[in-house]
Amino acid sequence: MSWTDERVEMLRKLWNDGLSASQVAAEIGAGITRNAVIGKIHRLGLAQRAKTPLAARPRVAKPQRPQAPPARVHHGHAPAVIGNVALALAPRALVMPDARPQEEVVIPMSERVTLMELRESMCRWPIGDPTSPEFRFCGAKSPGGGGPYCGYHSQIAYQPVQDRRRARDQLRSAARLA
DNA sequence: CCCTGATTCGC
DNA sequence: GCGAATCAGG
Repeated sequence: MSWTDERVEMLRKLWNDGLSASQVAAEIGAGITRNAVIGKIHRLGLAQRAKTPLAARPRVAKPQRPQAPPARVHHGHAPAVIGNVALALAPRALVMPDARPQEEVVIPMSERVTLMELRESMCRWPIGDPTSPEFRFCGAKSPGGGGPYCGYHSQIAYQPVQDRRRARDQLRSAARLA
């Protein structure tokens, strides 16, 4: 493994996009470590990032819980069920005609994680088409090292079927009144 | 304990 | 040039 032109180019791009050294390393893969990335960045004289887009950003308050849960957080994995749960969590937002999936807005792709970036402590909820290079995992911190999902996706994953059905029925009757 | 980038120094 | 080990910090 070495710093091919291709990898250097990737490094420049990702680093300037504001990804951290470990994120860049995971993205490049090929056995490139965080230290390798940092070392290379210094040798290339990129140590001072153009504007530190991610670092300067006000730490994006708790991305786990979107204000309006996405109607379809992902696709290919029982989207109908997820739709129901989202409705149960935030009926108003989703009943509104202009409500639409906010995945890209609420949690930037750069905060999702690839398989290589996935850690033991991270949420394993799949996002996107597993056969696509865009495929990511949620990656949010899962609580207390307990389950495989973050709080938000645990709700989705484990909410009993009855609860989903009840939530859906409540919504329907609410819509009928409106 | 999780993570960040910076630095050193043997290879 | 390379990057593991280490450091200092959040």
